Amino acid sequence: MKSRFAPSPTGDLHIGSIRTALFAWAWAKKHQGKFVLRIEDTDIERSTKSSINNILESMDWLGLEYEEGPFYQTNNFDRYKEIIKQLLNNDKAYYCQCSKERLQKLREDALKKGDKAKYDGHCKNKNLTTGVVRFKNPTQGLVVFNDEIKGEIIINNKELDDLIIARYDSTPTYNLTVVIDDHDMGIDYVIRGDDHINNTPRQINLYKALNWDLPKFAHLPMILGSDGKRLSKRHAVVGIMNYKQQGFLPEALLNYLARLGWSYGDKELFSINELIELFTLKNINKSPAIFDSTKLLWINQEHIKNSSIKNINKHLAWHLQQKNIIINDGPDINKVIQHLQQRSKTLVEMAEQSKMFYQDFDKFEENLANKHFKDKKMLQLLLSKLEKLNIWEADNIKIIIQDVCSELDIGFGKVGQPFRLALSGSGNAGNIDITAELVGKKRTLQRLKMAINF
RNA sequence: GUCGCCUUCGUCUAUCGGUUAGGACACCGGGUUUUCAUCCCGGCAAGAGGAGUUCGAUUCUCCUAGGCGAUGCCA
Repeated sequence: MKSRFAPSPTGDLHIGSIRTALFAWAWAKKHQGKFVLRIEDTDIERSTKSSINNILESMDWLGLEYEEGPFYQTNNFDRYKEIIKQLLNNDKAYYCQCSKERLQKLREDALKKGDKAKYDGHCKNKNLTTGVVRFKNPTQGLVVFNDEIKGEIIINNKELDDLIIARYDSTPTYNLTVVIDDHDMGIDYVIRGDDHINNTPRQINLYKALNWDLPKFAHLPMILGSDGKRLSKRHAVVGIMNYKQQGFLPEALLNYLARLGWSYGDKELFSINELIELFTLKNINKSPAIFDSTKLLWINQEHIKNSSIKNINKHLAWHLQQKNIIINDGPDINKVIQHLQQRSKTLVEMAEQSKMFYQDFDKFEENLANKHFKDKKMLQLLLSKLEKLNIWEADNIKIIIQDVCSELDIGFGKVGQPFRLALSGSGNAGNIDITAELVGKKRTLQRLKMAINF
């Protein structure tokens, strides 16, 4: 069993494309089959090296490993030419040099007869040896195929014109190259977006003309933006690598994308292994789905909460680096992760919040400081008690806070809140005692003094 | 225009003819909590419209409407 992902490198890898890749990948893995990456770069004008790198980088970040590839269609031109020649020789294709105007007229005439233009026979010069190459699509009959997702689809050959399989400069076009490569690579599941449904009958005719066996086709519904239009940059961040930058866990993105159009009962959260195990084409929805970044954020949060510290650490490291947070000078990062794990929606948030443990700051948030640093007496008492504390542990710190409370006869919040602000600079921190433990004695005392002098 | 695909809460979805149409996100209440968050409890909210088949349709069939897609020497 073999499936493939065949993106064209004409921009950053799109979130919709990745969902297609995910399904093809999961389907192959589930069957202990192979997953192939093929770069469809036959449009030399629009293909770029940076897009190729972006594809590779995205696949790598997401962990969508491929057993074969990446293959590049531009490396396979000899094979395509061979097939084009074969089709030409067998009278299954022909050269055409008709002008746009002529073609337009041919189309209109054909339309009047309820037909689509078949140019063969209209091309006056039958002995051409240059020009675009057109495939002779059958003029009658039906193309019927059973889509693994959509069910039976029937298209009349009358609707199909003679498609171009080679450009004027003799480079092959998409509809031909997919057929050749999918055949040559032994792909048995063609899983792709349903914007390709209309191409499928043409491709099937090509398979038939070549006497090749058909693969199975599975056409996934598209992902739409909030206005119901095809998802684009207008709606949401569409490039995969942006999601890395925004602090998403790859498995969370994959989880969200999988649930968009596919389901397994009421289950919402899936590990990568569960995704592979539980995935089936038949549970894929037929209708398009609207992308919802809010739910993605929730799923990310859930994955962060449930993930191992080791795994978070692996992905957080990159974010810490982006923010120039050096973790040598401070507490064990694993403890910080454990502390922040239940309170971060993204890794960016987590990195941001971990700053206080590794970096000094020189000012507090003004409004909060004005509000909370009035009671200097309390701060002094807290400072002097903490200075004397030998074993710097959360439990002991908590006891000291309680001592201060009872000595001054005030509530926990009256001490905790100013203390929290002193430690974090912004008042946004978790458990005060654990926070203090992680910040460390030296920095805690320093910051308390700063608060007293505010 | 033509052809194709699609149509359950705002959003993602469950339902394999008989359910008070379930879950999740979001939102709105309430509780726990030393802030925020977590956590717990509760609430709001749906079968596009019309025919038909059937004892019974969200579920099957057809029509209409709407949406999306294709109609490229893009993929």
